[in-house]
Amino acid sequence: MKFSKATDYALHALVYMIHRDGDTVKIPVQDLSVALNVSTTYLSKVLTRIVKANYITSTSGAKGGYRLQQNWENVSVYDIVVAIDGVQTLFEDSFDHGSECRIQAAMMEAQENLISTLKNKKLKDLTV
Amino acid sequence: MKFSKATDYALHALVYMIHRDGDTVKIPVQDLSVALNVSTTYLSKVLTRIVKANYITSTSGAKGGYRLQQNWENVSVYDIVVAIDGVQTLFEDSFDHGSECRIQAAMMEAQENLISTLKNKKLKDLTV
DNA sequence: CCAATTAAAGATATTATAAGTCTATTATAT
DNA sequence: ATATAATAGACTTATAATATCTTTAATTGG
Repeated sequence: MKFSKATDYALHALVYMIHRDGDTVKIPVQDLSVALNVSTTYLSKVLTRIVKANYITSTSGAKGGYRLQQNWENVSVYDIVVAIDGVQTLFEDSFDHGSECRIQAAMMEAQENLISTLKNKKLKDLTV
Repeated sequence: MKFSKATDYALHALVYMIHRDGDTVKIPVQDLSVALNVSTTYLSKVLTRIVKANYITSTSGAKGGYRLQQNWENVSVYDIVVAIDGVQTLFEDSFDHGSECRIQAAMMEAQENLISTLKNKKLKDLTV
């Protein structure tokens, strides 16, 4: 019952990018790793997933780096969680009691609540 | 971002006990482990934590077993989660950005929502 | 008291996953 | 060409969850 550190890193990296006008300027992972005090290799591995999910773009080579997509304001915290950890299930029932299992139903309901809370949190809300 | 299997086992064991009038009858772990198809040793290890948290009682020896406390109807799913896994934090910020960190604040809010949902789910709701 | 039964405790093993490193490769600007 | 920067893949390390095994303590009934 925990989010990954990788998600934490990603969110902090994104917020840092936003503060540095990362939608118009490319920011190399080097800068981010200094700011967050996380190794460049690991952080770049994390950010690659955000690139794959299309919330940022990357350009290799000199003067390269990561840049926020134009629509970043609408990206939710949940989007980032999914980009990093995949679609997570908070609760996986070890038993197969079918759809009428009330334990499973209760946990699913809690899970849906959590997800909708995280969907309503946009990156923009993290920076204002 | 997951609950433990142990919590799942505990919830299923409790629901089984409720269905078997476990507040008046003692049920040995042997019965539970057959019903859930989980090893007796592991299940008893899990249930011991529920005993320590005082939601069930146990008596050793012949004719012993586990029995629900009288107030079982008011025990919440969250109580069981805490009894098994301890007070969990869904999100532990790797950084020390202080209380004004909006990422942390957002995650905490989501976490509080989740917890209150689980506090509102009582064992009774799982059995009706 | 004795034998059978049952939970608890402690040590240990197993597995799974996250976290992190290292090296090589590919892409880009000057 | 050279320096810079992201990506990919193999690999290691760390950590926690899951599970087993064995011993000990408690309880019942004869």
